[in-house]
Amino acid sequence: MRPEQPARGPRPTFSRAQLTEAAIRVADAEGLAAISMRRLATEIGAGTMSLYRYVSGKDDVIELMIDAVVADYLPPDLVLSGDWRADLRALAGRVREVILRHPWIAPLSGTRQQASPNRVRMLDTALRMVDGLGLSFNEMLTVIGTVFAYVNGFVESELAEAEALRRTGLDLMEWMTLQVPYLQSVVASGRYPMVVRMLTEGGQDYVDVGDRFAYGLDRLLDGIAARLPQAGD
Amino acid sequence: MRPEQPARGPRPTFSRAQLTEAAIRVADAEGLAAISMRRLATEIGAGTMSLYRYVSGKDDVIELMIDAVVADYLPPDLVLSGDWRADLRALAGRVREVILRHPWIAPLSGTRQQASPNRVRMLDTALRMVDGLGLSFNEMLTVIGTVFAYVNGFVESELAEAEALRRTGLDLMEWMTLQVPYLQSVVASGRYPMVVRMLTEGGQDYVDVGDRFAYGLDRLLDGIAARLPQAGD
DNA sequence: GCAATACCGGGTACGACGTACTCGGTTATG
DNA sequence: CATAACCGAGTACGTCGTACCCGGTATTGC
Repeated sequence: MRPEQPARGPRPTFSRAQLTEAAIRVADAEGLAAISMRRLATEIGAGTMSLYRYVSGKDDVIELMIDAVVADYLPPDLVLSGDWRADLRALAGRVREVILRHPWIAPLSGTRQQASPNRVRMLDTALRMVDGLGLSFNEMLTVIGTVFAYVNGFVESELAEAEALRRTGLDLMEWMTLQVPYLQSVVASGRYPMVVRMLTEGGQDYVDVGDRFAYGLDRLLDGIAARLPQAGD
Repeated sequence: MRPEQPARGPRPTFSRAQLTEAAIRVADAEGLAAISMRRLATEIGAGTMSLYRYVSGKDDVIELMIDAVVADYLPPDLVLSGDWRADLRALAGRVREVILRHPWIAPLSGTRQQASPNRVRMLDTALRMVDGLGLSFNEMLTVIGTVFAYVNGFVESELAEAEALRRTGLDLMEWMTLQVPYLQSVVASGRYPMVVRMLTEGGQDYVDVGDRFAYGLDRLLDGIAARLPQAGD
């Protein structure tokens, strides 16, 4: 909403969109911690303080980044099929994919859901998917909130290991080797038989993470469907 | 594991536990951003650099804080009833309560699930709840992961508004007033009919947030129960 | 045409941060 | 009783967000 032309004075050299793009690019590649006003400034070829002509501060940048990614939650060619389950399932999968492409958003997306243009758009679309099922409006809100709470929570833990590697700068092998002594003590203590089973037989019969995501989502949708007004009860 | 007595030299004046307690106290009252090494040092009456005798750095402090809160996820008097649904449901509710008491952990708990003593304990207990249901071990892991993904995701969004208030230092009235102009433009645009309904009829027939949590959790457990081996299918 | 006005880019500087390095004091060991 | 191991903590460096300020530039009103 800011980047309209100024009434007077020189034309702006930069733009909020340009800043947002640079911020997302840096965060995707190097994590949220790599974002600093100085870094963003050099990234777009500006002086540090010039950024403050476009944003009110770093928090504002974060908000712009979130809104830009949330915009991507909705596929550009989305059409409602009329099958609420299929529609919600597809949207949930899309949201997961987008978050995986922008891992830094996982801890932000839950904690900072300020009203913003694309969040409003997203919410409106999601609510439309569960309209006409005989639910009260607040029930509709609850259903949408529940589904995306699951999506967020799942993808966050899905990212946990990868983020730990990025934070520490270790590769997977080094990291696992580092945990070995502690896990050995866990096994040796004899107090955690289930965890021991996890360490010993966890490898075989491996379940793909995408399948695990789908499993939880489908069970959640099962449960919701079973309580829908037309489903009896 | 550190705070054993040193073989030689003077007795340590402080302890990891003391540091952890102070850190949690500060974060509970003022948020994660209030945590700094200098602040923690003055909080326990130490010089800043003395803390590095007990932790390897700030990241280590965060890890200690997380583990201490995770310890609380398990009620001290927990006994398994044999009813997996009731047990999981109770544990989920307990976890929610603990997170609400330590809001700063919400964005950390998902992204940083490093193996730590109390996380291992928690995982072992949760797995024991779903043992003997005819699930393969990896299916058990999936079920547990799913349930707590939901719990984390839900509580995170539950905390979003409260955290926004704390971050900005505004009270609820000021914050809502601040959003009014933007939301008016949303309504005026006419493109988001569902959001308009939310704003107009969202107030009536209000659903308690605890009930919303229970709704999603119960639907998820419904869906899981329906696919259990003994349930046919 | 020309002063006033509103906006631009960005330099300087301050306080807070994490922590590497270092040193003097203290306690158990051989 | 010298030595080794460990303690508390001061100093200092690089990085951070950003308040304040200034000189330049394009538009406005006379």
